[in-house]
Amino acid sequence: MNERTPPTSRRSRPAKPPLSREVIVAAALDLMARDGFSGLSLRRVAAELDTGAASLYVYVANLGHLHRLMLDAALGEMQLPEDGSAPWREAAMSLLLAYLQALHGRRGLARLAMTALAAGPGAMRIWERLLHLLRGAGMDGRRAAWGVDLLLLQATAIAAEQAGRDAGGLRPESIREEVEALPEERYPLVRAHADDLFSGGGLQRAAWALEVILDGLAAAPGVRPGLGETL
Amino acid sequence: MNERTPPTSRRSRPAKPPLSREVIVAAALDLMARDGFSGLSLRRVAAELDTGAASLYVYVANLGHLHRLMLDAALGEMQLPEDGSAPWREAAMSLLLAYLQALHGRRGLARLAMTALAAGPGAMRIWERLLHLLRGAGMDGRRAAWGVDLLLLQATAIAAEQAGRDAGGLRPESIREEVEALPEERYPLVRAHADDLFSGGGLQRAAWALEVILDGLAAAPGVRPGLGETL
DNA sequence: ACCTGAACACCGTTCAAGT
DNA sequence: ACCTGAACACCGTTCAAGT
Repeated sequence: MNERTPPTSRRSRPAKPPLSREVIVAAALDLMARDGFSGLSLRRVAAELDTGAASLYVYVANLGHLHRLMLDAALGEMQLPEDGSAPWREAAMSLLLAYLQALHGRRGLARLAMTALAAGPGAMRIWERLLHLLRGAGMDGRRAAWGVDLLLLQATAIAAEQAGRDAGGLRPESIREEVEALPEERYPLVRAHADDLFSGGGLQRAAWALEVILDGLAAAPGVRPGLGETL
Repeated sequence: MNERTPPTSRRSRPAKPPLSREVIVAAALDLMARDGFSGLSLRRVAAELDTGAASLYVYVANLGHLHRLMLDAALGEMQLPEDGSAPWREAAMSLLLAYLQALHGRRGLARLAMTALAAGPGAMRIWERLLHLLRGAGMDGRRAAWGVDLLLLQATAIAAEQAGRDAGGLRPESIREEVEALPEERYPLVRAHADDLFSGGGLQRAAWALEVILDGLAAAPGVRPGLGETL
């Protein structure tokens, strides 16, 4: 924290970097990390860069485009777990958990991932890796491709839901109160399972859900029997 | 306002219904059906009711609250499939497909369902029904409760993703073009599976995903080694 | 080619003033 | 208690004018 204050070096921190797509995306990601998804706007990104919102349109088509660029850039920074010799299921789980943690690691990113759709190199290397694992498990092309989509969408939706609850100003207790205000005669099971419905921390629930999906993907056609020696 | 000589029965069609939570929610749902989620705003709902946005705050805490009320009301109108004597899996699938079709049936609803979180009677009767089916299949309380959450979240996410693509002004081809512009050496599997990744209509993909999750839920828990037991 | 200020057409929310 | 107009503090996007 406390370093000897160096003579102000302008070299390490240019006063006003020239605009570029990269600079804009980086500033937008910084802003979102600070103020959340709802604090992100073209005008504020521009202000961060000491310019007006109109200037950004040279590099970015519109807000949605910036969202997609931000998501792909953030995913590109994510570190993929070692591609070791673990069985496909463990490898898939650690990749998915890393993805989940990346979404949780930067404020606003989970919601961005549910809103925007990234198809650039940052997102696609995750697809490539997961596709490799599911094909290696013996699934055919369609099952592997749709499986990757299913797994990543589920991870994204879980992260977004949890982030939305936190950011939405909706206290978790108030949801529970609403459920418990329902007439017990008409909703006996919901009432009886309230504890289970609201139990489980974020990552625990997410890991459970992903395991169930992997169970489903492994269970039906396409899996070579005897691969897992787990049965 | 006009008390003398009513030419027709004003009882059947009041010119300006008095404000109430129900009237506001109905007007909001109508507006969204017409102009989509992005066309929905408190100001426009108020204009629809011949008043100002400030007037709505007597009945609704804020925009997020209105979203939740809208979602619950829309789900409450949804017709659940007959509670016949079908096996639990078929019954669950037809319930989930009905939910999916409800989300697709009203413009903007899918995105609303991913954004808002409904815990009122309209949403809870779906939870109640699904909970009943999964418990009937022999799952314990936690597995059934988390399973319902998983299934409904997946259905919602699929619907929202598809709706978002349509509404976001993002042509599906342009995503594919972006994927196919990636260097083949680094993303060979993504490129090789492009057809599979983009294949399948909305309901087909959704039904496949839900079947996979049901497979996973139906599979005996604990067959996998390691990871699962740390919960 | 890039950047800008100003304008356009919107937002959610609050509040004092009315009834 | 309910309703309202006006105000506040914002938006994304366009465009003519500058460099």
